[in-house]
Amino acid sequence: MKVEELIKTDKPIPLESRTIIHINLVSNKINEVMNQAIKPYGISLQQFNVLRILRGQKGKPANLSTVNERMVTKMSNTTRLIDKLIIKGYVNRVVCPSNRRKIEITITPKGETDLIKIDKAIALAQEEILQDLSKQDLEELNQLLDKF
Amino acid sequence: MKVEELIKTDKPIPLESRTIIHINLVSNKINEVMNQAIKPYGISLQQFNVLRILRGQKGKPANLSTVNERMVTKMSNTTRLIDKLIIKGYVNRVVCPSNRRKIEITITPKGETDLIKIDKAIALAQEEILQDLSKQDLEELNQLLDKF
DNA sequence: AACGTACATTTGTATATACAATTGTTGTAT
DNA sequence: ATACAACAATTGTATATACAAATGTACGTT
Repeated sequence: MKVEELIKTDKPIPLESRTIIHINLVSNKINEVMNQAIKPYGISLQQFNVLRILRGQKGKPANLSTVNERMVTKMSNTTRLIDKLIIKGYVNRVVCPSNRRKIEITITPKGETDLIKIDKAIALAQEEILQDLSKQDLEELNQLLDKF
Repeated sequence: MKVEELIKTDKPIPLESRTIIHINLVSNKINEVMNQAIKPYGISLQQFNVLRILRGQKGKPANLSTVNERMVTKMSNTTRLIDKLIIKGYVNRVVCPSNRRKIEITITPKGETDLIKIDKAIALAQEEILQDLSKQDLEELNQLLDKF
């Protein structure tokens, strides 16, 4: 990914700005590829992320704030995100009996089944995205990213 | 930036997924810090980006598609982004006399003046974001990001 | 029991973005 | 000159996101 080509500039960019732009470009590309990969399933990356979180609960229901704090991209409105998943039949929402302020969200069997397919699409997208990076590249990259 | 902490998970994440999540987390953080930095100026990062592109034209007007292809985050609707900048008095838009399909966009003196202030806010934000990375870290990171 | 505060979610509203369809313009071939 | 395809920007519509305000619930204090 050549920064200067992508933003069509001829003048040199300071290393600091270039790094930040670079990260953004890569992040945008990743999101684009992943979004395209799951588009056939009528689901957004955020929604997919929530489904994975719910599956990780292994039957134990999660409440809204739990889901929210586990999301990669925290969003201000998890309620409406869950609404979409309910409409698709992927999750259930019930009021928590022990504390009626909370709600309990669980993934449905349909959600689990479809999630397996979507997982595969995401896995393929990831492979595509990372095809030019060796295991060592990934290790190094993770170490550098830890510094942010 | 500790991935596992941020998404509150206890189980190990495969290196590949972890890398992709990591980049997203860092990118989100960067955008958040930068957006907060320029919020006092009532401008979004996208709008700021466009202003910088126009300044880089050095008086030469740019048309919409030129602006769009130079943007870090390409968006589907540059027209309405420019609308916002016109309302703020930061840019002018005139129909190109030699080709009336095109429009010519230029930055106004007010745009240039305010842009200098915003530049400083962004520079500070960048410093904050990159404070723990050495010059060599940045070089290495850029090289790794080139592989995407 | 009544009150105030903190909590968890939902709703309202403005803005942003994605994507498709439309409008207006230009250049080319007939 | 006319028709047609390509181009450049705009508009329409649906969806997504940010942020603030509102709703309903629980709990501690008096």
